[in-house]
Amino acid sequence: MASDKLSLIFSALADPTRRAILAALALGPMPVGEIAKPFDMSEPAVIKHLKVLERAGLVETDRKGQMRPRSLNAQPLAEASSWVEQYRQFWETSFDQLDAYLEELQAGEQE
Amino acid sequence: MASDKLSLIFSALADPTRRAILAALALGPMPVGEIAKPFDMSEPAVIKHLKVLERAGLVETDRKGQMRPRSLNAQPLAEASSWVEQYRQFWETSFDQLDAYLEELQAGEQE
DNA sequence: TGATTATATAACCAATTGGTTTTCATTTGT
DNA sequence: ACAAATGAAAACCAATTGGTTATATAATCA
Repeated sequence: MASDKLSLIFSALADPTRRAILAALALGPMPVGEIAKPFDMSEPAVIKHLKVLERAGLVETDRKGQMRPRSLNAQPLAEASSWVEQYRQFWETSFDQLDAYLEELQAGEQE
Repeated sequence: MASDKLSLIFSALADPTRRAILAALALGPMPVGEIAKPFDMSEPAVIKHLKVLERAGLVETDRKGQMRPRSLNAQPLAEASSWVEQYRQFWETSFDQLDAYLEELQAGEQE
């Protein structure tokens, strides 16, 4: 996998388990045990997902006694958002289809 | 990799080569040879990237004689955008930190 | 101190990814 | 018909992913 920031973020989001973890953490910080509960997989598997999210900067770890509660840091999503938003015009006005049509017209004229 | 739609989209975006391909196609449809030119990798490698983008619905293939020009379809990005936008409040107002604080207050009251 | 709880690490494994080179298929031009 | 050009497919490979179980570490409790 590419290790630039944006790739790490998109890659972290490319898994339903990880997106569900983010949704849970949106309600507030939570210890690992509680994060893992809803998932049909071992805790180590969930910890691996958390590490992916941490590497993308989306999750942070705290230390409360013997627990290491995780919390959401949505900041990196701003970057993802601004990348995606570059393309908004292309889907909003079906500009892509219009563009393809215009290209065809133009190609026709050139021949 | 997970094969739900959103995962396919985010996963397709999680690579700089693929994002560059989308940027190129935003300027208009383009045959494979031209798409591949700027990249320091073989054409089959680029075709593989194109297949990933197609599977996510972001790229479509046409047929113009012996060429198969690809074009951008940004529609799936609308879905990615709306997922990310769910979290906008969390990064815009540092709401996550405020929320964590409120959670703690509330937890204190309940005990 | 010793047991329990919460989390992390290690070692392992099958499947996927992202690249390669080689070969094949299709369309065009002579 | 044949050569050239464009694109796709196949076979291969190393590294990564996403899971497992077993073991280790750290903090709390009795």
